Amino acid sequence: MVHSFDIEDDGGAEAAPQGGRIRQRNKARIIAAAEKVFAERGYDGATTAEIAEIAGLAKSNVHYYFGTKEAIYREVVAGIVDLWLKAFGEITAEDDPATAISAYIRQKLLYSRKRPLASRIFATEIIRGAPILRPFLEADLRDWVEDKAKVLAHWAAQGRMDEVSPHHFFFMIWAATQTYADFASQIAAVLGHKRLREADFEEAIATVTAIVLKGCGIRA
Amino acid sequence: MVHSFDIEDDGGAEAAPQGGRIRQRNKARIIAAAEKVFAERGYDGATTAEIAEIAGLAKSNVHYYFGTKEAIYREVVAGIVDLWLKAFGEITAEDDPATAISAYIRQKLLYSRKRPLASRIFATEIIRGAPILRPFLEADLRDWVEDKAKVLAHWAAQGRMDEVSPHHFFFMIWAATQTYADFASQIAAVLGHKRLREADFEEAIATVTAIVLKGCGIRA
DNA sequence: AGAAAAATTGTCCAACTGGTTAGGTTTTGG
DNA sequence: CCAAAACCTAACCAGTTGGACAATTTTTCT
Repeated sequence: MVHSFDIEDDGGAEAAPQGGRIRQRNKARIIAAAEKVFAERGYDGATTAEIAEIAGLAKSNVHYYFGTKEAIYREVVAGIVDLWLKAFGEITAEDDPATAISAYIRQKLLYSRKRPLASRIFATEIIRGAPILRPFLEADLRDWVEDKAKVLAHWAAQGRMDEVSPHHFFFMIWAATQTYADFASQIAAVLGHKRLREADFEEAIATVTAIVLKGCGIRA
Repeated sequence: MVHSFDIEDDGGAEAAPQGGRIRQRNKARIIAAAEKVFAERGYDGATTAEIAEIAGLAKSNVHYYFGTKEAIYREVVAGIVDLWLKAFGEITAEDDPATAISAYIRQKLLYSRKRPLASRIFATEIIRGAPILRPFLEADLRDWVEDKAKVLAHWAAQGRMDEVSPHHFFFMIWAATQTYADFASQIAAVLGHKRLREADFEEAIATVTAIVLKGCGIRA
C-alpha cells in the first residue's frame, strides 16, 4: 500500500525536519548512499552492506533507521517523485508558449545534469513496471498531463502553436531530456567524451528546444 | 574481453544454426526466457532458476547449455545489438530527407512495439554504465553516427534541412522512440490504458515524425 | 548527576543463489 | 542393433544477503 507520497506533510512551511539531529543526519546519509547504490546496481543488485559502508555506518545501524531494504528504496523513490513534481514547473494558458516550453525543457535537462542518479532510479523503477510508482503515475502525473493538455489546446486554438497530441508531446520532451541522465554513458561514448560536459548539456538544450518549438509551430 | 558481437559469423548466408536440433531449440528457449526475466528483474534480480522454469527446463540443464548466468546475459545482449544494427537502416545522402527520416523513426518505433523486452534490457545495460556494451558504443555506434552526421551536413548544405547538431538529433530520435518500450508502463498509465495499443503507436509515430521533420526544416 | 531514550555494533542465522557433480536416459550415426 | 555422444536432473555445496537481537555506548532531559 503505497499511494501516499506526502513524505512529511510540511504544512506550508519548509519541511518539518522530524527526529533528533543525529537521526536526521544519518537518515540523510543513508538516503544519499542508497541513491548512489540503487542507481548503479539496481534494486536487487544493491546491498544494505554497501549502502551502510558508503553512508559510513554499520549495517545494523542502517537497519535501525530503516527496517528493511525496501523501506529505504521507497523513501528514495518518494524523494525522486518530489523532484519530479517540483520540476513540473508552471505552464499556464497565460504564459507565452515559447517561454514556458523553453523553460520547461531547460529545467528538465538541468535536472538530468544535476541529479542523474535520481533520474536513473526513476527509469529503472518504470522499466520494472513501476511497482511502487504506479499510483503516482495513474493519479498525479496523469492529472498533470490532462491539465496541461488543456493549455496546449488553448494555445493551438489561438493559433500560437500547431495542434499536436499533448500526451505524446510531453512523452517526447520527457524522453529527450531524461535520456541525458539515463543514457549518459551511451551519449558520452558516441560523443567520444569520458563524461558529459557542461557544453554537451548546453548544446542539448539548444537542439531539443529548437526542434520542439519549431516542430510545434511555436514562435518566439 | 567482449568486443566481438559477430556471434556466429554467418558468412553472408543466413545464420548458420550450429548444434543439433535439440541444442538449438533449448538454447533458443533459454534465451527467450532469459530475455523476459532480465527485462523485468534486471541482471541481479534475475535468477537462473526462474529462467529455467520459464524455459521449461531444469536449472542444471540451463547450466549445461550456458555455463554461467553472465554467459546467458551476454548472448541476450549480443542478440539485441544485432537488432539495433539492423534497425539502423540506411540513411544516405542520396535519400530524400523526409522519406529517410520518417522511415527511420517508424522503424525504431515499431521495434519498440515488437521487441519491448529487448529494448528494456538495452536500456538497463546502458543505465548500469554499459559494462558489456561499451565497446560497441564506442566503436560501431560512434562510427555510424559520424557517418550519418555527414549525410545531415550534406542535406543542410543543400538547404534541404536546417543545420542541427547531428549527434543530438539522433539522441533525440532514439530517446523519443525507445521511450515507448522502456517507459511503456508510465505512458500507459498517463494515457489511462492498461497496455499500449496499436493506435497509441500510430499516434506516436505521427507526432514524433511531425515534430522532428518540421523542427528540422525538412519538407516532404 | 543520573536515569531514560536514542544510537551503535558484533554476532548470529535462515533463506536463497549460482554453480558443480555424478549418475542416469535419450538420441544419433554407423 | 549398439556404442558413443549428447542430453537431463536430483542432490549437493559454498558464498552471500537481508534481517534479528542483545549488549554496550552515547545523547538527552530533568
